[in-house]
Amino acid sequence: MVRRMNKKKRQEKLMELVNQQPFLTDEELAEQFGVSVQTIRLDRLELSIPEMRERTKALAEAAYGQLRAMSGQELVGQLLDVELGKGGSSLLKTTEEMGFSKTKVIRGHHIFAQANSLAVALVDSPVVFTATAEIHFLHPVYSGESIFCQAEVVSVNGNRTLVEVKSKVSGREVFAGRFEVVAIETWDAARGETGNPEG
Amino acid sequence: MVRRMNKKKRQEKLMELVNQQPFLTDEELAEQFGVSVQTIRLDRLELSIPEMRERTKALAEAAYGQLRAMSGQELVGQLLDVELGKGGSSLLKTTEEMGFSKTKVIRGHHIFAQANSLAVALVDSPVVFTATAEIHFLHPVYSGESIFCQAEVVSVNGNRTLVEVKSKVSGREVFAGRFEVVAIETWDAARGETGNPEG
DNA sequence: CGAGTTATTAAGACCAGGTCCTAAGAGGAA
DNA sequence: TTCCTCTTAGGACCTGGTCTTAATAACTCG
Repeated sequence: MVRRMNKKKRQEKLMELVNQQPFLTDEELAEQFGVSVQTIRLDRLELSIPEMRERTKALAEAAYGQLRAMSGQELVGQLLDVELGKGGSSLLKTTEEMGFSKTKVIRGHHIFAQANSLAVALVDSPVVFTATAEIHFLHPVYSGESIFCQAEVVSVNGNRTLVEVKSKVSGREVFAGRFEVVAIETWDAARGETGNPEG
Repeated sequence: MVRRMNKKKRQEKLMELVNQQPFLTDEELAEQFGVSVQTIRLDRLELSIPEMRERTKALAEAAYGQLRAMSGQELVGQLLDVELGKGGSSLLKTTEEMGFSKTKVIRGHHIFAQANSLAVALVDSPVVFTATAEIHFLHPVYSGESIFCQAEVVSVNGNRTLVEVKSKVSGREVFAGRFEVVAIETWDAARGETGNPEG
C-alpha cells in the first residue's frame, strides 16, 4: 500500500478486506491502506461497516444462532438412551405428512434428519454441526411405521467425531449412515485443559 | 436469584449460563446471581472463563474458521458453469481411492460431497453451510467413471436457499438431492439494504 | 489563478467493558 | 476471640471505539 488510492477505490478495497478478515482493528486497517485511523473510521461510517467488536459480535451471534437453530431443528425423534461420546438410540413415529401423498413412502429427508439428530446428540458440546455424511437408504419406510435409530461413536479425532448410525423398522434395516460431527471449541473445553480449580 | 448461593454452586451455574449465553457482560451476570461485578470477575478468573469480548471473538473465529474450512474442504469436483443464485454444474473424475477396494463402487460420501459442494457454491456469501439435505442414491458409480453434477436454485427464503441437484454418469442419473443452504449474514448484506453512498 | 468544496488529519472528551491492584468489611469455623 | 475465606469497593489503566471541533491539504471549477 505504498501508493495512495483515491477514496472510491479505497472504500471498495476496504469492504472486500473487512469481509475477508472481519477481526482487523481500525488501526490495522489504517496501516494497510496508509491512511489515518480517522479516515478509516469515516470510510466505515459512509459504508455502514460496523466497528470490529460489533462485527465480531454479529458474526458470533449469527453463527451461534444459526448453528443452534440448526441443531435445534435437527432434533428429530425421541432420544431414548444417549451416552455421550459412546452411543445411543432414538425413536421416530412417522406420520402421513412425512410421506409422499400417493405412495405413503417417507421422504428420505426425515430418515436422514433423525439419524443426523442422534449423531449430533452424542457429542458433548453446545455448538456442533455435521460436516460430512455418508448415507445409504436401504429400504422404503411407510407412514405410520416407527423408525428405531441406533448410533455408535466410532472414533474421535480432535473436535471431529465419527458416528455410525443404523435405522430399523420392525427389525429390518432401512437406513445406514456415517456422520462426521464437528464441535466448535468453547472455553468450556479450554477449562478442561487448564485444570480444575476445585475438585 | 433472591437467595445467595455458595461459591461452588454459583460457579457451576455460572459456567452453565455462560455456555448458554456467551454474550452476557459481567454486569449482567452479576445481576443474575445477585453478587458484585468484582465477584463475577473473580469467579471467571478461577474458572478460566475469558471476558465477554474474548468469548465472542473465540466463537466468531471458531465458527468463521470452521465453516470456512468446511466450505473449503467441501469443494469437491471441478466447477464448470456456475451462475450465482441460479444454477451450475461440476465434474468429478473418480479414482480408485474413492471406492470400496473389492467392488470398485464409489462411496456415497464422495457423490454427496460433490453435490453439496456445488449447491453451496451457488450461494453468494462468504460463509455458508448446508442445513438439511434430502438425498437419493439411484445407481452405483464405479471408480474411473466421471460424475457430471447439475444444480438449480429452486427457491430463496431469507438466508435459506433451496437447491436441487442431479448427478449423472454417461447420461444415466445416479444421484438426486435437495439441499437447503444457509448463509450467515454479514454487514455486506446489511449495506445492500442501507443504500449505496456512491453510485 | 482564486474561491469553494471535498478529503484527510489531529486532538480531545467520553464510552463500554474490561484487567490489575489494594484494602476494608462480612461471614464462618476452630 | 482469632484466623481464614469470601465479598465488595474503589482506583489506575487498557483497548477500541464514538462523537465533536478544527486545521490543513488536495482537488475541482469558473
